[in-house]
Amino acid sequence: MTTLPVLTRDLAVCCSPTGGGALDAASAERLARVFKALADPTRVRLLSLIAATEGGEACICDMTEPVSLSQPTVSHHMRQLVDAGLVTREQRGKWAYYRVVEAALQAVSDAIAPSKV
Amino acid sequence: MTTLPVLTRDLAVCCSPTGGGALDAASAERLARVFKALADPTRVRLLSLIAATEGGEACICDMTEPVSLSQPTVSHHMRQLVDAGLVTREQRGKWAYYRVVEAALQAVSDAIAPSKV
DNA sequence: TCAATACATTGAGATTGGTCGATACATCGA
DNA sequence: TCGATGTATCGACCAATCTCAATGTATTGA
Repeated sequence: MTTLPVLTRDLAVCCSPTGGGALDAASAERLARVFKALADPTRVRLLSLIAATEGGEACICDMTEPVSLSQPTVSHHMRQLVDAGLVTREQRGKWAYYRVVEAALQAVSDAIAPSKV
Repeated sequence: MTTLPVLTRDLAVCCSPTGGGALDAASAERLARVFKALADPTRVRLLSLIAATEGGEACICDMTEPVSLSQPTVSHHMRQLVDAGLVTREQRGKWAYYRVVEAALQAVSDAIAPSKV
């Protein structure tokens, strides 16, 4: 069988524009863009931090200390995650609250391994 | 065996406040390393190509044309995938056959979106 | 042994990416 | 309105990455 990363949701299209079930260039590009957002240990930690925070959301000020990086750097990383669609940003007063987009993570997960249905 | 960083219980909204359920630096580093291998559209396509190939394996010569890149470049990308543990390499005669490590993909998938319990 | 084939490695050039200090913007409290 | 606080953006620097041409290594067949 060797089913493979056939992608799901809006992360990639299904089936084969190019022969045989392999991904076309555009789909690979979209998938890689998300992986790129996850390809930095700091961002992985930030994502994990948010998810592990009570309430499921965190602001920049909550995250600079745990990762031991400057505020601009953390802000930069969060932007990457937002642009990739992995987290959402909500401004409330002076604070910007970030929240993990579970559906996005699920979509990536499904893209990597055949959905276990 | 060379299993991958399995930390399947994280990234989920689990129990404790910041510090309890979040990933430590080492785990994040290992995870990010695998994501980095997936963070290039060419490598995503190569991975997909192998998986979509009859028999589940492919050699370099089978892959240069589909991705329209030079042989050294494809070889370089395959090395990245091997180093990340996502594919295996087996030399048979003049050819090097690459094969997807399903368990590795599954581990990554689980790390992103842990199977709901 | 020689030539051809299949890959890997090296070195170079151009691009991208992570980081921080400085600074700009926005919000809140006084 | 003014100062303090939380974030975002800018500019710059260094490191990592992608790509290819050239070259090296190993295997096959004649």
